[in-house]
Amino acid sequence: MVFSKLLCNAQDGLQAKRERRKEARPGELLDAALTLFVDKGFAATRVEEVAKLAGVSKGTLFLYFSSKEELFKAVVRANITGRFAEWNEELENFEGSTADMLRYALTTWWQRLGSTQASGIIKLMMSEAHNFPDLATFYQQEVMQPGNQLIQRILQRGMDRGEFRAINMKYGVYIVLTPMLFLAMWKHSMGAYSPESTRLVPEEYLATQIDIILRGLCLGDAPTPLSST
Amino acid sequence: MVFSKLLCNAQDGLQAKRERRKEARPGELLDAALTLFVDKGFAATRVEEVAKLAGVSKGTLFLYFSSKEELFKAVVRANITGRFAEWNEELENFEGSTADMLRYALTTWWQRLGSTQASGIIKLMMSEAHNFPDLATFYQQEVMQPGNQLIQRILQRGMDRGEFRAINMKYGVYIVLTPMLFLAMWKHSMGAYSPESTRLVPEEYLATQIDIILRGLCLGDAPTPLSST
DNA sequence: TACACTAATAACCAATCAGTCATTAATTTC
DNA sequence: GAAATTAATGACTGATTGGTTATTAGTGTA
Repeated sequence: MVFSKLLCNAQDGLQAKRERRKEARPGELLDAALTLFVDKGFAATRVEEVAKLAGVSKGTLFLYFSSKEELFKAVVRANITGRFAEWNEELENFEGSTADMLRYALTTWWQRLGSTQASGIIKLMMSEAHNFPDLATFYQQEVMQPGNQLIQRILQRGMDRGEFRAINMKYGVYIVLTPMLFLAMWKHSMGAYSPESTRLVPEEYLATQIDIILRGLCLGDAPTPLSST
Repeated sequence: MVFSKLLCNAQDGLQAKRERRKEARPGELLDAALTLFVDKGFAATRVEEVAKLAGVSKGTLFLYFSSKEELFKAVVRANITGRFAEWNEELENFEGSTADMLRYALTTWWQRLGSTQASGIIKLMMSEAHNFPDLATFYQQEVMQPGNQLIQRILQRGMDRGEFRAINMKYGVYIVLTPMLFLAMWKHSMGAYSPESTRLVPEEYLATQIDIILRGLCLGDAPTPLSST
């Protein structure tokens, strides 16, 4: 089609010739996919849109990723998996109270993942897990499992050092996990539709949650619940 | 088509004639839609499946609901809105400590909504809010707003009676809201893919969360956080 | 029994979209 | 600078599905 070529040139002002950039394509496609998946969800995102946003044709996308689902997996790998190594090590060398360690873990989680587009992936997985079981399994292995271990290590340290009271480890992990996942979900869903009076500021929300969690976990004279029916 | 009619009769053993039941159809369609939307999500649910599950043809569905989106709205209206009146009143008359009141509110929430199909709607709204802004606004007004007020009333009572320490009301509401929404989400998403060792039992999860929350909220000698960097 | 009314049907339409493949053209090699 | 290589394209396919409509058949009435 001569016309589309002309049109394209007209839009771009110049150039727009077929560039061969084997190295750069995957990364650009991944970025485009992340943006669109986060914005529209997995099912609602059209492969062709992703290609277009990355500046290539749909055919080119399938040259680099064998299917839409593989594309999604690659997005998860690029944006979440692999951050754990660094993070793990960082916490391994942490010196200071475990309360501070937990604060540090949660605030850095927010800075590095929660506040970025990556949190959209978390929301996405929660939304689409049921419809894409193999994606869910993949995510479970690549993200949830290492994440769980990381949290568990913090809690264990707290108990070992006599800073935290003994708690059931399984549900202890959920105590920490819950506000993180909630925040990621909320931010990308109902959060945008809250009226001003109830609109949450992520940093303040997290601070409140951390405060409650630490009051609940730390040793010391726990306030006696007024009843325990 | 004579053949399809015969086939149909053969399957049903008998009957399967065109029944005219103008009154019953909407309710049956709503039930079917709830089931399928919760199971497969909004986009992945086929209108024809809903019709089939309700025992009518696709054309009949569009006789009662003008579009798939209207059908979804109707499902939300039928299943969540309107439960608040009863609940509100119940808590209005609650006698006992506010800690017990909070426990009661959360456990009855689980029994009446969380453990039923209705929790699927919550998950659904979180999943689809971004793609259906007017549904999100609707949900915000009809569900989130009354829900917030209900929680707020409990917290206020606790503070008024000197049972809870003074906290910022906005984030206080989120403290209670977070585990509820998390549970509804988790149950319908990644929860199904957790390995046995980390699989959550809803009642135990809730109990743990309530315990942490109450330790954090109640007055008394709060454990001094080991640091507050 | 005949007629009017309308609930219900199912074939049909138009649009959508993941994935394919024959063709084109940028780049490298000799 | 010609041939070989392969990155990139975009028209096409086949399957799917939301929504429409002409037709069919229950149901109530006289």
